[in-house]
Amino acid sequence: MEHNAIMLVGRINALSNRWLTDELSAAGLAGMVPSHGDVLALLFAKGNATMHELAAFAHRTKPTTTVLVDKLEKLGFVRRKDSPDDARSVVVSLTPAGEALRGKYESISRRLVRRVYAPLGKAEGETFETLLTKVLANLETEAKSEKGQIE
Amino acid sequence: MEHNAIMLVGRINALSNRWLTDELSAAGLAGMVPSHGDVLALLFAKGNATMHELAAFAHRTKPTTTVLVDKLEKLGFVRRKDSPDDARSVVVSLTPAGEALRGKYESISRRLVRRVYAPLGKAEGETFETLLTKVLANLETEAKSEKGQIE
DNA sequence: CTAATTTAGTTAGATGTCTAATATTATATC
DNA sequence: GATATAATATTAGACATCTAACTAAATTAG
Repeated sequence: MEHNAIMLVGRINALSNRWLTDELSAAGLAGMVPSHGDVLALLFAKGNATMHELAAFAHRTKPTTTVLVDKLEKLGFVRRKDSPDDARSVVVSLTPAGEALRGKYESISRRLVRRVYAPLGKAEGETFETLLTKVLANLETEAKSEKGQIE
Repeated sequence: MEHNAIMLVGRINALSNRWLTDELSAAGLAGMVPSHGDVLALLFAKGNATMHELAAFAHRTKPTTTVLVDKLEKLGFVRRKDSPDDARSVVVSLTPAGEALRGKYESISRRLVRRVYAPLGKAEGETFETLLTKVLANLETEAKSEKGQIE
């Protein structure tokens, strides 16, 4: 056992993100980053979402989400609207141009998945997900319990 | 198969890095980040290294490595010296204060490894490393071949 | 030997992300 | 019902990282 899983995870993450960013650029979406894709993913799935929901889904802080949505709005892919239910809330939704990205988004996603899973057989792929899930679940539990101790 | 390995890898990486940063802070090393640990790791192993070697080892660009070493130098943990062999080169080495970090570095590393591998049995840990290695090797090969096409 | 190219390192500028602080509105407590 | 607390979002400021451009020195080609 080499105990180098952490380094491997870091490198896989870095290469995946770089590939994604390059693909976005090649698809005419220069300036977009993987996090923008996470924001779009929730909008594709739900139609619209509050900043809070987007932040939780993308695993980013609220300030970061503000910036992400600012850019998508400036690029014309989403729009903000004050929530009718809660005057504090902002509802983000796709514009037609944003909706039109769905195909590109799905194509790039599928190709990334293929790329990552390519060297693994079917059973290996399943095992890979199972082990990653176990490790992540444990880290999240630990993180939560430590945070709890402080409060 | 859920094909969510990429998300899982990203989250594990994020939580590992956050834990590391918090531990460094708790160990009185506020302001240091995991990359500084990578720089120190090579110095602990080799005694000294050029900027180029440090950048390659830490998987960071040269400008980033300049900044990393700037900070470690300012904190008093490393020093720069012009190389006697090559006037372009800078040799970075540990100060006594830097050398004294070795224990803390190893303790934090060990605890992170324990944390990540905790939910896995021995065989699972081996499998985990094997699968991560396969996936990374493939991504690196692909990345290299694509880069080759451009040049 | 000179000129062109490559290599080592830094500087400059941009960007994605974070934490802390702020404004505004909703909810809970007394 | 007034006041305190919590929640939503943004702004401000910091920082790690990147790419591009630069300087200086070594190497290679002619």
